Parts: sequence; structure tokens; C-alpha cells
Amino acid sequence: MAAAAPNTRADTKERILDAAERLFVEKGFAGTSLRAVTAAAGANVAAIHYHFGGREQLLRAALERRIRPINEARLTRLDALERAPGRPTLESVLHAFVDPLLEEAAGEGVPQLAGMLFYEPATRAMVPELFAHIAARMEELLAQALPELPHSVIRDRMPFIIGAVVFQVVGHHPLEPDRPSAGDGDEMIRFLAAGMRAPASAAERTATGGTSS
Amino acid sequence: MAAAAPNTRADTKERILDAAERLFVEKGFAGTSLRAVTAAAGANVAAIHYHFGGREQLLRAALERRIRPINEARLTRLDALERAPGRPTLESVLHAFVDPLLEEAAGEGVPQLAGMLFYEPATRAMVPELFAHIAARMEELLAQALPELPHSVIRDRMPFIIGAVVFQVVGHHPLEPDRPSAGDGDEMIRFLAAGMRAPASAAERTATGGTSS
DNA sequence: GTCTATATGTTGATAGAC
DNA sequence: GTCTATCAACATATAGAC
Repeated sequence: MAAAAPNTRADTKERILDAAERLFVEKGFAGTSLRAVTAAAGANVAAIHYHFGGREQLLRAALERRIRPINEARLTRLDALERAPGRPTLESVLHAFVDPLLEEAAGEGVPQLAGMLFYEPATRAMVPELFAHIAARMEELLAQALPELPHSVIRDRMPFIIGAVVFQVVGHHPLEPDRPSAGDGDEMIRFLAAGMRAPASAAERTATGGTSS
Repeated sequence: MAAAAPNTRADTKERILDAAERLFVEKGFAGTSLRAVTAAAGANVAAIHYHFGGREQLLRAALERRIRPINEARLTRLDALERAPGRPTLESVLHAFVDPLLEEAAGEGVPQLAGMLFYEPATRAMVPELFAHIAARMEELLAQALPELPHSVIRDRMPFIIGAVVFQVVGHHPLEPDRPSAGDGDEMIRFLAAGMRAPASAAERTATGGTSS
């Protein structure tokens, strides 16, 4: 056990991950050279290949380190909602999806890494693998929370939720670039819940029912 | 080996822009080498330096070619709303912002370039310059359309709008990666309008009026 | 305006000392 | 496990022929 001093030299592997995470977010994957990572981590290129096997696998390791606890927390909350009696409220489903990300974002780490997944060209292809099971579970619970809304409409609106959440974590306010961005999750939930409760258009209502109504 | 386009050989400058646009979206800025651009455009590296001056300026030119007409259309519609008598409707303001982007997205071009602006590390810093005047105008009109909502709440909710719109254009549905993405703008307007109409929290209502108080 | 040829630096990856 | 040394491939940019 090493001492818990704040400036203690963590494991080389850990230091590399910390530096890589920060640089991947700041410069993107293609814009981050192994040398830039090692310079920031106080290591050398060979150490990266020893611990991870290459630059692509380093990206993967950095992504999974952040995303796994977020998704595990989401699943825990979604499980609780499914086991609870009666229909879940719309707000509780949205909180189960949004809060774990925002809590991680409030931590010491580099939260943008989780949102980067959706936009970085090198990681977009990993979205289904790392995220689709969460989206499927959420879609099902949203359908329970909004029984009067056709399933197809719920599915069509989910990208609006994801887009707003990811932008909140990754981006900055276009008028105030200095703002710390990730603010109160309750404000976002209020917005998203009202949007999801918008009645479906006449065309959507008649097209496909989706549920057994 | 083969010439780029046997059919209609556009200007070299234009062919370079077309190829650069596609590759910047596909691989990002740092991931797109000049050689990849020239190979796709049927030209050579020297031509890029002759026409644009370098890789960074090529990115700028490609971005402005797509973004300028979108923003001009937005300003035209926002002007019309301001000149019209009475308060604008919330939906009309949202349409003024969303429709020009979606119409461009429906065209032959590579619409993702406009949304890439917000996420690509090499272009994030250009957001205020290319976008802040639109956001400020829209914020003002949103305040007119929603007079009962504190200005600070409108400002806080704008990133939700932008995030949803950008994600719609750039991204894909997380459960259906093959879906053509940019669908019906009306469905998105319905969602965003309902979200904007959500009442402010009690804390927000008492905190700041936003107006001249 | 468009090409070839070239100058000069950086990249990811590996081999081998310790 | 961590380092130095090294390599082949690729990068941006420019000079100069036509």
C-alpha cells in the first residue's frame, strides 16, 4: 500500500491512463500521439506498449475505465425501477439514465470522455457495444412510464434525450464558453420530461401503435 | 490511378473541398492527412497549399462553405420574426433555428460538418465566432415567445436545444446505427417546444427575474 | 494552375539493456 | 517493469519544372 499523499506517484499504468484520458478529450484520438501521453505521464512509449499493447487499446482501456461504472450505476437503478411495483414515473427513468453520468462528471475525472464516445470518429463504432443495452432497457422503461405514447415515438425521441445529455457533459454553453457546463441535473430532467410528454402527432398516433392497445 | 470523376470534372479547388469535407467528418481533423484528401480528390498536396495555404485553412474553408448558408438562412428567418407584429410563437423560433440545418442535411452535401463544429477538438474554439450571434438572437426571441419564463432559465435550457439538434444531424440512433438519422423536423420541434414550456422550478422563479429588476 | 521531387520532422512499434 | 536506441512509414510544407 502506498501512502495516500496527493502527489504520490501512482502506478505507471494508472498515470498513463490519466494522461491519455485528458489528452484524448482535449485533442481527440488521432490528435494524441503516444509521445504526448508519455510526456504528460512521465513515462515512455515502450511502457504503453507493455501495459496496453498499442494506442488503440490504450483508448479502449481509458474509455472503459470511465464508462463501466457509469453504466453499472445505470443498470442498478433501472433494475430497481423494474422490480418496484407499479409503473415507474418518467422522471425516475430519466434520473436513472442521467444522474450516474452527471455524478461522474462532478467528480475529479475527465467526464467528457464518456460523451466523446458518441462523436470521436475513432470511437463512434463502439457505441452499440458499450451503450445499446442501456438504451434498450431505458426505452422499455420509458414505454412503461408513457403508456399512451406509441413505442415508435418513444424510440424516435430518445436521440433528443441522449443528445441533450451528451452535449451537457461534453460541450459548453455557446454564449458562455467558460461556464462549468454540468449544472443541475434537475433542470435537465424537467426539460426532458416535458419534451417526452409532448403528445404524438396525428400521423404518429395512427401509424403504429407499438403497444397492445 | 484512375482520374477522380470521369463525368464532370469540377474545379480542382471544389473537388478538394468536397473530399476534405467527407474525410473530416469521417476521420476527424487530426485523422485526415492532406495525402488522403488529395488521393480522394484526384489532386496533389501542392494544390492544397496553392488554393488554401495549408491543412488548417482547408478545414476553415470547408466549414465556412457549409455553415455560412445555414446561418444566413437562420438570420433571415429570425429577422422576419422580429419584424412581424406581436410576439413570435415558440414553434416559429425553433423552426427558424432548426429548419435551415435540416434542409442542408437533406441535401447532397455532408451535413455532419456543421454539427462537427461543436465536438471536433480542432474546431470547438471556433464555435463562438461562427455561432454566438445566432444563439444570442435566438435567445432573445425565445424570451419574447416565453414571457413568463425567467431569462436565466431560457439561457440554461438552450444547450438542451442545441445538443438535441446537433446530435440529430451528426449522430445516429444508438439502437439503429443504419438509420438515416435526420428525420422529420416537426417531431423534434414538438419535443423541444414542450421542453421549453416546462415551468421553471420554484428556486429558479424566485432567484433571478432576468429582466430589468 | 497543376504537377514531381524533395527537405525535414514526427509517428507507432519493437529490440534489447538493466 | 521501465528505460534508451532505433526503424520504417508517414506527415506537412516547399521548390521548381511545365
